[in-house]
Amino acid sequence: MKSGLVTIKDLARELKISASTVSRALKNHPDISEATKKAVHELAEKLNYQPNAVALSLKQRRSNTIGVIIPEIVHYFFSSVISGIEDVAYDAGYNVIICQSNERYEREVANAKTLLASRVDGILVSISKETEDYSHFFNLQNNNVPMVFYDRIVPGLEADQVIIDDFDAAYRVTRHLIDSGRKHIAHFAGPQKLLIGRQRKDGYIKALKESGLEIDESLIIEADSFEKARLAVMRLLNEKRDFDGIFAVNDLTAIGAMQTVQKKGLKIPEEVAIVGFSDGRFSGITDPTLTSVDQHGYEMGSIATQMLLKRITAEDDSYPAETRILNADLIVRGSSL
Amino acid sequence: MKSGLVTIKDLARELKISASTVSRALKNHPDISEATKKAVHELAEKLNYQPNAVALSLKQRRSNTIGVIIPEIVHYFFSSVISGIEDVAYDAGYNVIICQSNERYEREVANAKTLLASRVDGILVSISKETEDYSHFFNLQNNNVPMVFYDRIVPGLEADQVIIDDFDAAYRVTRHLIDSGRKHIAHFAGPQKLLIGRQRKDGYIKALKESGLEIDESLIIEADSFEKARLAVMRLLNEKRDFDGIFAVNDLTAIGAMQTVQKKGLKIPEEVAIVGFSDGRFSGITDPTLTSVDQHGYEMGSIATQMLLKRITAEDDSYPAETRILNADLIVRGSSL
DNA sequence: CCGGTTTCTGCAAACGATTGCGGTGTCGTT
DNA sequence: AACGACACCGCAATCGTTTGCAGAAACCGG
Repeated sequence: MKSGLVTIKDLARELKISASTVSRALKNHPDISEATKKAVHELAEKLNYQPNAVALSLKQRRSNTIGVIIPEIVHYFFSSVISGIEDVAYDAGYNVIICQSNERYEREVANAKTLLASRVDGILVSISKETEDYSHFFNLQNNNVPMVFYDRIVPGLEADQVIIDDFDAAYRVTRHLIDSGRKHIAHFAGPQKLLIGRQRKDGYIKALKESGLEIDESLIIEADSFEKARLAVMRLLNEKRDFDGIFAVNDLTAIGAMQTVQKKGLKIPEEVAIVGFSDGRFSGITDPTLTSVDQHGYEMGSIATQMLLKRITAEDDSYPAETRILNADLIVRGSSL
Repeated sequence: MKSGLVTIKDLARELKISASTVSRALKNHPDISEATKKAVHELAEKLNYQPNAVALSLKQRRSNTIGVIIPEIVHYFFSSVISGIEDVAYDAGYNVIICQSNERYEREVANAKTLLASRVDGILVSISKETEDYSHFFNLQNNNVPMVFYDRIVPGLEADQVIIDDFDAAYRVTRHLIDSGRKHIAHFAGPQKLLIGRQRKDGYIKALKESGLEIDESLIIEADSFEKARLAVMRLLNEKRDFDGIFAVNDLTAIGAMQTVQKKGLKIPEEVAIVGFSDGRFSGITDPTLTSVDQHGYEMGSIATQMLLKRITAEDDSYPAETRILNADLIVRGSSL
């Protein structure tokens, strides 16, 4: 801000009264006479006075700003989370500072630091794929910064969190495949060091076990991208492995699998059923349309923000950490009918 | 911020020296003895001192923060713009406050107001679809807030801006189709009340005219969604119209067209070539892959931010407004080979 | 006419950090 | 012995706003 913006002192000088009077007049304090109030309000209007939020933040020791640490904005899921965050924050009169970790640990640490320096009133976090050391979050916690983790949480950190029930969703996906008659279901899994990756795999395994199907470890392949899915499918086919279903850890992976399967002349869903995860913009436009799991990103963002605001505004914010587990909806489409 | 965070005064008290000395010691001012510096740095480290950015902002009258007004985050294009903004800002040590107008005028005005109150050092804006009154931007300009408009600009406002050349891109798309031998090219157009809708159509028309091809008005159909594209293709086929190419105003429309064309047994690209616009995540995953126009959202965001930072840091920021017109790249893929 | 309200306004400190200026103490030099 | 140079540090003001407290003026009742 160059300067030039009119301050309370400018109003005071102009009206030949004190800054304190102007301040009180602006907020209609009963101590101030109607005449003064009127004069102040009129001048403020005329000079287009805008209270300096920075000064206010300093004085009140709260910034009316919340910080967000997000792995990568350019994902349908994460951008819808942001959208939910922003909407709730806006309604509550809070600003939102976005920090993107780009899935990098170093940058996440830097983000935590700048948000602390900015004295945000609270922070929403989803950790990066790289992160294994959590001391920057413990540090924030020690400084009593209200924090809510969404989607990707820190194991062993006592903090508010909102996640979806990945285990259950994966379980339901797999049951759905089993119920429709598939017996050899492959799982294209995410990184097992991320909780989410493990839970989805575990849900898959539970469903198989429950149905008395054998767990074929060689049908569980770590593949979480379009390209890796293509390779994985190729390998399965080359090895002449028997499979009639694929549960992929995300939609892009599912689509990669889908195309390769089709290219090899197999029919979807007749010969191979395919299910993705985290229903994005893609699922409706593939051919056939893709069965997937709606992660409700917007809802997650808005709930996380509500939880954060609750903790920020609580007189006593030492109440126990809350965990909200959202239901992920299985959306059955053409690829698994 | 509840409190608890250690301040320079805490350090001073602990070491029984003055706050000024601590401040200078922290930034290695030559006036301070090595012994004192060491003591201060060590205590700061130990107590995990973090400078209060709010106090600094007030003192320096600059917040090291830039504001962003964006129509809707949940779009591949806009989220990649944000990503570009965030990356450049991060490297320059700036924070980013995101405000979403949700395509609503009222909210955009409120956004402008809070960003002004927050005393951001500059603002990046893409206007909402609703906005027709621009006084909130003129207001910002009167207050000397550096501003850069990206993608959706304000006509008649002398300000920095970065846009892409829609007309030229559409022209090149159409030329590409013509050069590959198509003679009856349909255009699935966007709403003609939006500038980009008109420009894309005009580019299409120019290319046709230039090549001596006739303009068949009945091949220009207002269709800018997946579903509308399906209907449009159906209609063309039912009417047994002759067409060997489709230029769609965006990718989703192109994909809708693609699927319908394929479903009717026509080969892509042999019998019908298809081109989309604003290369999103989709284009690489369709089958065949979709020729499209890369709008370079990330680049637009990063360039806009660079322009903004330039104006913010300029000693004299009264240099004339700049307009950067980015080339949109035609990415030729399988659907038009 | 005096004491006591009531009504309105201003002083000054505070939030956390920076910085010009002045002050103190220790040397060395002549 | 005296004086200047130098190294080191603190005072106080400042950024814009809020707020407890005190003070001034006006009014009322007796």
